[in-house]
Amino acid sequence: MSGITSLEPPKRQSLDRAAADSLRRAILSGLIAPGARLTEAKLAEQFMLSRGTVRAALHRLVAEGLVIQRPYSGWDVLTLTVQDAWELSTLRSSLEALAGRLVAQSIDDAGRAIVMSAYDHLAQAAEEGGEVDLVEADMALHQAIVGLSGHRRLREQYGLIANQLRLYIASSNMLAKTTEAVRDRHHSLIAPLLAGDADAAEAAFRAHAVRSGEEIIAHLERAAIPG
Amino acid sequence: MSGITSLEPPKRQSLDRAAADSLRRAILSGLIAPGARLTEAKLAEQFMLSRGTVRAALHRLVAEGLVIQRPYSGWDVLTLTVQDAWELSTLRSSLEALAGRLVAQSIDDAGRAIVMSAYDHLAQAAEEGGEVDLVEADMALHQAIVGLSGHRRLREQYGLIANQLRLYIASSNMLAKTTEAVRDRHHSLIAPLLAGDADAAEAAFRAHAVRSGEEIIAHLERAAIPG
DNA sequence: ATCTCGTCAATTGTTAACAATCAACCATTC
DNA sequence: GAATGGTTGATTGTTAACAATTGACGAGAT
Repeated sequence: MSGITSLEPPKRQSLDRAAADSLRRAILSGLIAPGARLTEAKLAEQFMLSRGTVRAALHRLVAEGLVIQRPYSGWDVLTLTVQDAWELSTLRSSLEALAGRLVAQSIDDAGRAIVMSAYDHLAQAAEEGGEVDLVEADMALHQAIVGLSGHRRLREQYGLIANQLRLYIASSNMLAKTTEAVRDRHHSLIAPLLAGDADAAEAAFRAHAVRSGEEIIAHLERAAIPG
Repeated sequence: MSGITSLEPPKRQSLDRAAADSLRRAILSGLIAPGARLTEAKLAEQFMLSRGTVRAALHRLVAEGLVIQRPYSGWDVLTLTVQDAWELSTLRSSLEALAGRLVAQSIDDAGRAIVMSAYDHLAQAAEEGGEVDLVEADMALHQAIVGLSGHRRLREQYGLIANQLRLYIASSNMLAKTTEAVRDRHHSLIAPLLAGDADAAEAAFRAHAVRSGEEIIAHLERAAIPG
């Protein structure tokens, strides 16, 4: 009985975790809009859970930065201001630069295979997929690289920040410039990574995130002064 | 009725927040040791609160990274491994580098006054204070600088990481090399900041955090192979 | 007309009881 | 003697009822 490699345990997840997952999906997919008010009783009814459990789930999302708690008043889905976008972008830039350096320093063939596979998905999505697929592939590539850093806190922090930025991307429709540009950018991003050049990788990731941030902020400022 | 400048509102804080604050102090001061097991019932009795409220407080500390939740099993105070120390140090380095750059870019006379005041406290603690005072002043200086960045998420993230590192400093007794060295290091740290040299400040903060991290890791590895 | 103040509905904060789960222990079996 | 399986006590997970707080609304005074 030793041949079993990966036998997933049945998902025994606490209900508040499950509720948090469900809510997170709804928020990130845009089903629940930024700024929306969440009330415990309503959610409890929809999830067929008690308020206490829903409350625990909401606390989780507060910790993730997706929901804001206002004492005795309610729970709101995060709405991103220009300041928020700036904060998230600068943080993301620093974290990705660190990840780029770490991964470039330690990458091996297995790591290279993971990066290349994620990049191939991105290239494929750029060819034939829709805009949503491209965004998914984009995020997946970045997540894969950050995951290769072997840095748990970096991975988690990056995930939270990426989610908050995604919240904005989902609510606005700032999707995709030309798909080729996205592909090319990422190609030059992973090149120093695969080559193991730490300094170049760090610089490339920092620049990539900064540029992405500038685009988001520009979009926000354009939206902030509507016609 | 306009002369009132700072009249603190009566502390209307939810009980779970208050409980979390109390627990956090106990953990950071070393009163509760790393690795200690926390049980809801016991804490509820000590705080004279219900388990539900204690539970909410524990969830907060989990979000802060000071406590680990093991489903159906219990709550443990974080114990730092060498891996943890490496993760925290590398993250701290990146965040401080970002803070150094931002503050150097935007510092004004008011900001300079804050930094210099914090540095004076540090220098004074180095002269006459005890080791604990010096650590406090050290952290206060860094917190003050990060606060000047005007970056809420950066400040919060930095605070969490600093707390976790502090947990280690409190539990081990790796306090203070020569106090003069601490003072001198910080002097050369804030010099480019006050001068407004963003590149130099970023580099100085990164180097400072890296060195600090190396010391912690060295200490941990020494302790990991005990006599 | 506007400002003040009390009232009330809606919502979160808190508690205590009940259910599910885990980890250790011990008898039992092979 | 080691592995198995049930039992039990301790602990967390979940629920529903009760308390406290908020914000809006309107009556009444100025």
